[in-house]
Amino acid sequence: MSQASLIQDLQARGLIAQQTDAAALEELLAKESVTLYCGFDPTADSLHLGHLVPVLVLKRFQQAGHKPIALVGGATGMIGDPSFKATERKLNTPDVIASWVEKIRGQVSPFLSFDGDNAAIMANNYDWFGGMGALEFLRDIGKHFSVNQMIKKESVQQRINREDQGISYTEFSYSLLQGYDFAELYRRHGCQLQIGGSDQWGNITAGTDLTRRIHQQQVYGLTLPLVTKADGTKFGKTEGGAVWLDASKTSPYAFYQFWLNTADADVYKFLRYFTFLSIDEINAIEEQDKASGTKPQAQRILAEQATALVHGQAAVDAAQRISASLFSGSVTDLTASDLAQLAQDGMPSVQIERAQAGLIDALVAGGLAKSKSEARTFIQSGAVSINGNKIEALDYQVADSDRLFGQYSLLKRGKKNHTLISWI
RNA sequence: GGCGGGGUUCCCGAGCGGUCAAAGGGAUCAGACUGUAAAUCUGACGGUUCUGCCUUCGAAGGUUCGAAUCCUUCCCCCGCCA
Repeated sequence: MSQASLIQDLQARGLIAQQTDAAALEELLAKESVTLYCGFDPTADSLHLGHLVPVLVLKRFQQAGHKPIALVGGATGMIGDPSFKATERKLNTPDVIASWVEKIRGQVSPFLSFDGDNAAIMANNYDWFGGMGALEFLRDIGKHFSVNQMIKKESVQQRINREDQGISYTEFSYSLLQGYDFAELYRRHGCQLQIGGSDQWGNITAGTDLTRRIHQQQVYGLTLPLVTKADGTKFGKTEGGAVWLDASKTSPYAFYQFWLNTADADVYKFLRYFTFLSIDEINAIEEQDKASGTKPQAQRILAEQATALVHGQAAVDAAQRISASLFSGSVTDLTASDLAQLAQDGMPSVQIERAQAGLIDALVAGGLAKSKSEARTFIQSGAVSINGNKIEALDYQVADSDRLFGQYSLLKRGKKNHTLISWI
């Protein structure tokens, strides 16, 4: 509750990568309710896990009494941020971007409170860039930036130095837009702090510099660490690609499973990043796990907490019902209503006509194999089972004895991929 | 606009007239082991009606018995110089 502890808490969680003038910022945050912002560019129709850290940090600030602004980049999304990106990006059409802006706006708002003295604000930088002309931009904003300085930024060096890649003027200009956002949010809302991923450092300092030049006002930046995994692979990816916050793109069950599969080496860090459990609670979990000598509890706790934050407690319950059915106990113990509930809970499922009983086709139809030959490979390597019985015949036809209650078959590929088939 | 270098299967990258569905690495997937971990080992990794056939090496044509490899035109990317 006490505002003085916010920065300390963030530090203890490992959530601070860089800050401009740390001492002054800490003093400011302790003294008053500070308005801060974080930008989200519409680069897809949903946010993904990488965005979750800054979203939650906005929430942490709000809980500490500060006033968060979630800025959706209706304008910056049209340009594309080149920071640490290896290649120039394809531009999306204005229509598409506008629809993504709406989706992202809807995804961020549930995390924030829009009531009270420190009610959150949703902003869109298209509001101030949409009507701005090129001359205005060049004279009022561009004049404050030194190309010499911009070129030296680490975030664009990769693009400038690389043999086979360049950077367009469009993307090179990106940081001017983001820099102006900060100045404009200061002017409109008295915003004094911008947060973002550590890849945003260059853009954030562009904003603090510009605000100083335009408004003669000292404002602050704070970056969050990039989420990394101990094994060096990219965080937030699964077999199906990115883990999205949109339940229709990544089901709550898959979301829950993602967290449950966190490596031991990462799980306590992720508890600090992705939950609101206190540092003391997290340390206690870690100690218990170490002392127990058995399977750690941290993954389950992380999965419960993170899934509840994004999808709500009901989704956690459903995900746990599915998980319990699939990973502990036997499918054959389930009742007909249990099976119906699984489909209801959002377990991957598919309807197939009884006449189409070939196992290979069922694997493809159920999304467990991308092609028939992949399906064959899986069967041959012993990766496929129906209701828990391993099938090794390539030409296997699903029989009535494989249909629980005459209707359901649980198809499994590998250890963790299941599809419930209901025969029609 | 001039000169030079490139575009290869998810990514990087070899191939430079037949032995190429295309080396090697990464990523991914599966099997064993396990805790629905990690590490390790093994295997798969364009499609298919599968000892064959089909589609793929920026695009379209052409040369050839035969092309990712040669030629022509076009598109795109990069660097240097304007």
